[in-house]
Amino acid sequence: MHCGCLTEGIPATPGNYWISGVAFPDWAYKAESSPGSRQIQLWHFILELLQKEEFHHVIAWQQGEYGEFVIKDPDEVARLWGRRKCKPQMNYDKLSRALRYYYNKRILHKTKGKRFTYKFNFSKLIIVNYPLWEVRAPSSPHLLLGAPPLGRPALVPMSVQSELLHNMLFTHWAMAEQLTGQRMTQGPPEATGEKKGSSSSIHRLGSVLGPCRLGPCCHFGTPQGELSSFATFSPALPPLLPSNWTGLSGPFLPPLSSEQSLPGAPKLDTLLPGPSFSPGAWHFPGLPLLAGLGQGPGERLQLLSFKPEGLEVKPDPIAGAKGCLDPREGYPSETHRLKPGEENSESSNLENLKVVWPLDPP
DNA sequence: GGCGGAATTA
DNA sequence: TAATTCCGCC
Repeated sequence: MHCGCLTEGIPATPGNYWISGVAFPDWAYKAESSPGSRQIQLWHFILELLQKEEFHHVIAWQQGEYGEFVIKDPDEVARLWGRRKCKPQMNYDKLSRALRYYYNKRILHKTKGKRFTYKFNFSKLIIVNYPLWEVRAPSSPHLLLGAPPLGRPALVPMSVQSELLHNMLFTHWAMAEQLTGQRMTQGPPEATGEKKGSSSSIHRLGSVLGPCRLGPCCHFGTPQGELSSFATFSPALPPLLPSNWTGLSGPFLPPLSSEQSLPGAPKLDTLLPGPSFSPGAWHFPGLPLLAGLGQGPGERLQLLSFKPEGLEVKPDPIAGAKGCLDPREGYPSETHRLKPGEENSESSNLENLKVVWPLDPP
């Protein structure tokens, strides 16, 4: 760990990064956000390289393809990776083996037919880094990807948002199932279709939830910069949905009329009709679903939006601070507003549940 | 080049 | 756990 290599390489830069039109939030470039390990992970390193203009001759985003990148100089990338990891014997063969391990994890996949070309699975990365963010969604209709804080552009391509939404829905479902002990006969659309990998959403989540990475103890509490980083991507921050936010779309978020939907993107709003939605919510397929959460008669949504208060009120004591479960530590959470003796039934019922996140390590 | 199994490492 | 290393196969 203490080999000089670690400090070499890619300096961090503040702010958001717009890379070929795709902006990654700050956390994506922070080594600490690399889940599952204290050491930087390869996918993270790749992002770092992609972020840096000086490395564009060795690796760069593929224009026109969200999340797709090309390793222009495999040997050089391998060398850089080897240097970072203090593995002078690193080569592309080995590096690519590591990349291939990401296939199963659904972090990455290969673009067939294109040499040295891979593609990130954004939603997986997001879920991995923010497994909890949508837990609060029901009470915070603004917790939407498409609802960037003021002055912040939407960061994710629409297609990605749609995919992400699916992931979120699945996560909701998984959590609800776990915490209610109910066996839903059917999960959300994608849940059943997945083979062993379905894994992914649930189990992968668990694999990264263990060590608290989201709370204040995990970089998001302070300093402000970190918070703003979080705000960059996570919609789970104070209500900041500007009335005109639909006009904030970045270059990859061309305005859509309310009737438009993405080709190939399931119209979740039709699957799960809700009440009237905020105009902005119509921006992306599926968003109305979340936008409508807790907003009225869209009760069919409640199943998916089930919010176990216990999760927030009674985090694993071992995990320490409650904040560990609350990436927004520092902001008044609804949990805190609960007066003593005012515990709701949900949390009471969960008291003996030994709050086990769907994915908590044993 | 790309894939994935297997053993190993930190 | 996330690689690293090696290797046979296509």
